[in-house]
This record gives sequence, C-alpha cells and structure tokens, in this order.
Amino acid sequence: MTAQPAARVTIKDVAARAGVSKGAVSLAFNHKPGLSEATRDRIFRAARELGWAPNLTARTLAGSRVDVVGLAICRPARLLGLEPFYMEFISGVESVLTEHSCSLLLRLVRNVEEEVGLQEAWWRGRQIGGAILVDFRPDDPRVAAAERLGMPVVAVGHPSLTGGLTSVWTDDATAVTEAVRYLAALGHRRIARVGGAAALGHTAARTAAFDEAARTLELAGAWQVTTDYSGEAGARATRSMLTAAAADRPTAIVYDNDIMAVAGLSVAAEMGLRVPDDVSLLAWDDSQLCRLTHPTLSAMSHDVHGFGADAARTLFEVITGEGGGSHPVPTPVLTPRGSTAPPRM
Amino acid sequence: MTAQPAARVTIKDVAARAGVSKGAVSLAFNHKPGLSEATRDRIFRAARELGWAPNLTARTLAGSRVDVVGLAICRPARLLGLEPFYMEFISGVESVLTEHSCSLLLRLVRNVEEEVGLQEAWWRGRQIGGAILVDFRPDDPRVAAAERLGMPVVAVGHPSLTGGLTSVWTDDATAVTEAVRYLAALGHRRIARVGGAAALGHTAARTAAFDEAARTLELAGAWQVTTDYSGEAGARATRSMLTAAAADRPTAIVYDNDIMAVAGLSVAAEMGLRVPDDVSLLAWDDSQLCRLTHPTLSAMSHDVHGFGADAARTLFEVITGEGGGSHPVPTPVLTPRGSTAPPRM
DNA sequence: AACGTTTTCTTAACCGGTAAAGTCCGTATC
DNA sequence: GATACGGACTTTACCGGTTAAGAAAACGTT
Repeated sequence: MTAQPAARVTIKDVAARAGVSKGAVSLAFNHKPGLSEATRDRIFRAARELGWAPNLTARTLAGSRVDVVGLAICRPARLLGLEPFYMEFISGVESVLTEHSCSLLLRLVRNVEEEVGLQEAWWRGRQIGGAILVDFRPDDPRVAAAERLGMPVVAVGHPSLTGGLTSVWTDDATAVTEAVRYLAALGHRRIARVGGAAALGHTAARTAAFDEAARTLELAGAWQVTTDYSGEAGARATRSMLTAAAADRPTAIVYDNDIMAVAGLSVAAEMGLRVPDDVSLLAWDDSQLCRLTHPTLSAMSHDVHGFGADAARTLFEVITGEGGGSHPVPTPVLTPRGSTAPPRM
Repeated sequence: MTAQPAARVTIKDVAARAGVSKGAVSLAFNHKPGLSEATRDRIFRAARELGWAPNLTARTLAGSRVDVVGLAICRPARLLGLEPFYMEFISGVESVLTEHSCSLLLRLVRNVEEEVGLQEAWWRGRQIGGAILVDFRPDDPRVAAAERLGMPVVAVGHPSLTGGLTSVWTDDATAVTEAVRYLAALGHRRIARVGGAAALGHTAARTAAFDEAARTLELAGAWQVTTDYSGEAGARATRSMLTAAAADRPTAIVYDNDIMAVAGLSVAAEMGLRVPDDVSLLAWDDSQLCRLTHPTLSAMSHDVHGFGADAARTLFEVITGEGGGSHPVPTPVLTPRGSTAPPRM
C-alpha cells in the first residue's frame, strides 16, 4: 500500500507563505501564546489559501495527542450484521468522538487472544490514544493486557469482570430480576429465558440473577438456555420450549436480545400459538425492531446509543486523567407492549 | 488527549540489543535483502524479547504505506443501528482488510459536505491510504474531491453516479425489473414499491426501473413512494397503501430494505390482512431477518457481506495501481419464501 | 542612556521510523 | 599485487510536525 504521488502542502509551505518559521505556524495552530494577533492572522490566511491542515500522523509522532480510539468486536461477522446493538452502540460512541474530532478505528476479531494482540499493536504503534473494550468474559486477558500496557481504556462490563479497569456497565442482575418479577406478577409461574453467548460475562450474570429470582419467587418451572444470539438459535430454543409437554411448557419467555425475541414470535405464530394469550414474550435491548412486529414486543428497554456515548465520554476522562471512575448506566427499564399479558390456561 | 507516560520500546532499543544499527532492524522487518541470516535472527530475537513492533505512525510518516482505509457513513445515527445492511457491509470490508492487516477508520457524518471535508482531512493528514465511498447521489461532490486529491477510492454506486471513479455496484435496475416481473407473473397488476431515501442515486435508479417495468408490463396500478428507510416510515407507507380504496389497493408491495418489509408485514397483520393471500410482500437485501418472520419474507437476496469484501478488494487494486476497473457485483436474486403468492381476489 | 522585562519569533533537536548513499571487508580477476 | 566487485552493514538525510531553549525587538523604569 504505497502513497500516491500527490503534491501535499506542508507546514513549511504555509510558513514560507506567511513569512514566518514553521515553529510559528505550529504555535498558531495549537492556539498557544507567543504570537501577535497580526502574525496569527497572516498564518491562518496563508493556511487557508493553501488549503493546509496539520498532518495528524506527524503530529502524533511528535508526541502530542492521538485522535483515534480503538474498538475491536469479537463476534462472528454474520451475526454482527443483524445485531442492532453494536451499530447503535457505535453510533453512540461516534456521537461523542465527533465532538472531540476523534475517529474510531474498528476491527472485527475472531477471539480474545487476537484482540489482545491487536490492541497491543495499535497502542504500541501509536495508532490509538485509547480503546473501548466490550464483551467481557470471566478472567478476561484484556484486563491484564491493558494494565501492563498502561493504555487508557474503558471496559464495558460489570466491575466483577473488568478488574481494576475503569468500566461502564448495565445492572443486568437488577434488570433480569425486574423482568422475572414482572412476569410473575402477571401470574406466570413457568418462565423461561433464552440467553446469549454462554462465554460472555454478562450472560453468566443474567443467568445467575434469573436463577436467584426464580428461587426467591418460588417459580418451579424456571428454565433457561444459552445460545449464540442469532435469530436461528432463538427460534430453535423457542421451538424446543414450546413443544415441551403442556405441564412443562413455559407461559412466558425472556430473550437476551431482540432478534431472538422476533424469532420467538415467529415460532409461536408458526405453531399456532397466540401471543400474548398462549405465551408471553419479553425482548431485551429494545431496538426499533420491537415496535415493528405484530404484536409489538414488550422489552427491557435500554438506551444503547446513550450507553455508547457514555462509554466514549468515560474513555476521554480516562485519557485526560480526570478520575473517570466506573459507573453504571441506567438500568434497562421495562417497556410493556403487546407481547406480554397474564397467562390464559 | 495526551499520551500516557509509558516506556515504549523503539527501534533503537532493538538495534542496541541486537548490536546493530536501526537501519539494519528496519531492513530485517521489511524483509529487504542486505542482511545475513544470522543477523536477521538476532534482530528478530531481540525484538521478540523486547516485545517490539514497528510504530505504524512513524512508518507512515516516513513515507511508505498507510494501513488504514476510511469509511464515512451518512445516515441519521438512529437509523443506522437498525439497518442490517451497513454492519454486514462493514463486516465484509473487514474480512478483506484483515488479510492485509489493514484497519478501518469509521466515521458517521451528517451530510456529504462534512464527508468531503473529513475525507480530505484524513487524506491530507495521511490518516488513510484510501477510502470507500458509499451512498452516492446525483452530482455527488465526492467525485470531484477524490479526483482533485488524487486519493485512491472505490465508489460503491452505479458508474452513472460515480463519474470517473473506480466503482463497484449492484445492477439495481435489473433487480427491480426482475422483482416486478415476478410479481406480475404471479398475476399481480397493482404493484407498489416502498423506496428508500429519495436523495440517493440508487433509489432514483430503482424508481426509474420500476416505472419502466410497470410501463412495459402495462401495469395500471403501479404506485411508489420514497421514505427514509426506517421501519416507521415503511409502516406508514404500507398503511396508507393498504387503506386505499379497494380498487386502488396494491396486491403486492416491494420494499427497498428488509426492515421496512418487516414493518409492512406487521401492518398487514394489524389490519387483519393475510400475507400472502391478501397482499404479497417482497423485501430487499435479505438479511437473516427475512427468515425470522412469519410468514418468512420473500426477498431480492443480496450478498451484502460479499459486496463489502468486493469493495475492499477493489480498493486495494486501486491503491496498488493494478487497474482495479469498475465492475458490478452479482445482481440480487429473487428468493421466494412465504410472503409472495398469486393474488386472491 | 543603560538596563531588566516582556513579547514575539527563530533555531534546532526530537518523535520513530525509511531509504539512499556510503563504508568496510573478503574475494575473485587479470 | 593492485583493482574491481559484491555482500553486510552503517550513516545520514529526510517525513511533517512539536517544543524547549535562544535571540531579537519592543517596552517600561530609573
């Protein structure tokens, strides 16, 4: 990948045109003191006339800032396309980065080890000024790696998973508990959950919280499985739940994302079951999708865009060294729509 | 955004450890001739022991390659989250970039002018070695900008929109024609289309092709509208079509993406219309979503992942100067599923 | 008028690499 | 035995900025 032979204008050209040294141009463009208003104006005029903008690569090398943050996502590419979560998260991140005229370096990776290597290469190579780490799993190697490198990062995940890293997280346990309580309050006793990827830390947290809630509420028929977050997996799981013997068949199912909930809805329809009369469905994340189905999907609603923005903001705090303590974002709130109702035996 | 005070290993440290000059280290790491096997080994060992990797920023500045390609997307952030298209496209792009250990610099922008400015800043600042341009509109300013800058780009869009730029495109006209022919062959005469954003070039192309097909097939009841690609807009458009007087009401609707088709399905259900008996629906792009609904959605199926990969591959060809001519990717093919059938009057 | 201060700007070193030109040395050539 | 040559490195000059230290001009003071 070689550079094109294009006559690029550099700081030297601007300096020559303004009749000053390149040091002066640098001062002007970084709004540092030591220049008269007149010279400053002359420099900016010259730069404008030449269409010059500082070369960020050189600027980075010279040791000041790095205007890029890294984000590596580790999920099968095919699934990513469909998961509204990430794109919405990214758009939230972007909205904050843009304010700081900062860009996002994105990369899809196959596994955590690859991500560790990538982040290290990015950091060592001064490609990024910090990173957002997502999808934590127990004993995640990225915690140690980030600390070893001294790289500013914000971890998106519960503190129990992210070690000493500054983190931003949703209170999954509370949200799951609320979801189960809601369904139980409607009168459901046999409640099932179609979870996400078992390897992920927050899936484990939700699974534990679900168990706990079922025990507290003395729900005999609680039942949960984990999947890969795909619609197909969601459909499969739902199908196997709904074809169980009538005495075991759940009357309400909670999903770990909205894609699987949509798939569940379709399975119910295909089996001739009415939602919510025969079975209630409760989605998670609540993208626009939940309002597009019929019936509309009740969901644990979550401002994913805001979540991303919050993560980015926190990263900036870490980078500038202003505390940037860990904190939770608002817990997903229950948004009842058309897919949940009391069970009709 | 200042750098962290971390003791970073540089080429000098490696050189010292291996007992050679930094020039030698550079030669070794770029696999250039002029070093004995023994020295080469010593250098690599030293680098491994110190955990050194070349600083890409410095490497870029020194004038060789840039291992980053830019992609700016111009759609309201909220919509992006839901559109499976982009994430899937990106994952395709990534799959090729990864092979070249190249990263993607992503940015969401508000309008084309902002994008032009951004791409120019990226290019001038040596942040990127090339760019992928998407969502062309008539008289797109990016064509001139890219040519003026001499920046390697691949334009995703029909050559009639992308001027002299190397481009990769789908044959929308043919696909639309096929879609309309198919519905007409099933016996539909009143066919409607819910299009995407009017400002986009390919929307115009599809609109024209739809008109043309309707004329050729002498369909009196052809009817189309444009939207913003959102599910809400799709629902609104569908609702207004399906509430038309019976004599005008379309018996088949083609959508410009799958989100709107899903929304359309839900509107039909809400109005008590059976799909496909009362109305046939045909989606576009065909993400996993189309297989998750009930009935499943027939779609003009399109390998978006492959499309992205193709765009990235073409960009590399442009960068290395190997021709890299414009070419179409496979035309979307009709994938009939459960949402299309002959009309039942 | 001489002198200390500021203000304003220049110089030069440096960031961490690359690449062209230069040096040194062993060996084949005549 | 002087000369030419090629292999193995080293030197050195960039790339395009930043920044600390230095210098010159402007200014206020006594």
